[in-house]
Amino acid sequence: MTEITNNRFEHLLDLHHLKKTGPRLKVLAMMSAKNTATSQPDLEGLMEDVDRVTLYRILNVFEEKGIIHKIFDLNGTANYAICTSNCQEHHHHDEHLHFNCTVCNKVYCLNDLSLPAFNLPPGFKAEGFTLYASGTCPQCNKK
Amino acid sequence: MTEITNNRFEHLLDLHHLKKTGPRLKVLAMMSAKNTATSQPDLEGLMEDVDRVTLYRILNVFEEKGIIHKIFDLNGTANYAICTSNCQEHHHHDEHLHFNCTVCNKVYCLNDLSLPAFNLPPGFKAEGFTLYASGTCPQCNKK
DNA sequence: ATCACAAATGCAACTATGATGCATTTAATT
DNA sequence: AATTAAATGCATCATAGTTGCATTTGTGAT
Ligand SMILES: [Mn+2]
Ligand SMILES: [Mn+2]
Ligand SMILES: [Zn+2]
Ligand SMILES: [Zn+2]
Repeated sequence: MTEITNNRFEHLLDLHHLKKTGPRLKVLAMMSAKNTATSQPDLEGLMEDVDRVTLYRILNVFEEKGIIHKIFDLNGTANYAICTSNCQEHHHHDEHLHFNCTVCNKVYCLNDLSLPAFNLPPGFKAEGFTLYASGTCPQCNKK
Repeated sequence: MTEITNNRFEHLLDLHHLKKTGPRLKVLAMMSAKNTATSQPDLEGLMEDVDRVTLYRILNVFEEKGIIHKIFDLNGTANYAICTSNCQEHHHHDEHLHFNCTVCNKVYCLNDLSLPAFNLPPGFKAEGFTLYASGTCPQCNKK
């Protein structure tokens, strides 16, 4: 991780009036080092020295602020990824495809894929969408 | 619940070589009595006299057999609904829209809504899809 | 630099969901 | 009615997530 990257995270915390602390920067570093979402259990393993409760609180506040978004995988496990759409406090719009590999269980945020339009039955008013797909990912297809 | 409905459930269990037991028929009765999915906690409440573990095992075997499918709501809580597409053992295709109301938290299976087509990035091979939408449901919009 | 204080962390305890092993009961078949 | 595999119940455990409270720390003002 570069200086610049680290500064970017510090700036991000500043923006949201959050104190720049070790645990928070580490969460951002861990998550941004991967091209897939990170599961809560994995994250807990990576944050060895940090208390479990602290991690939960960091994840909650990051989600509230629109820094990260939560995705439940096929097993119902919480996964987290940094938001690329410019989400706001209490107003996410991560309306991209989430691909869950049935082999390695990784969750991919396919941000570039635009969701096709569709209509809801009368009476329903939609605010947010997510398209989930499951199958095998490029890595697992190679082998 | 009518005789005929009850017979339908008994037939369903027969089809999948499952014994026709009280707890199983009750789960089917409870779930089919509603026009929305049923959360595990709600179901546990409704099945007062039945052991928690038995309920989990019933839900698991029903899902395996393709009798019901599982939907995680916005809070990560498991919800269950009877399959209307003719799903097979270990081969579901409940590829419809799941609408999660942010007010009452109900999960609606909008079976009739066909999913629009879309393409995946190269390397990904999809097997199943689900479109999730969140917002306010007809009931909650009236009030 | 020091101070003051709100914010963040750590620790203990607790709740809820879900799984597993094993003894007991029961549905289905003979 | 007897047999047996399947299903249930009970005890126990594991993991995810929450809450209250004491302690520490980042930050902004002196
Ligand atoms: Mn995403
Ligand atoms: Mn459904
Ligand atoms: Zn994979
Ligand atoms: Zn509603």
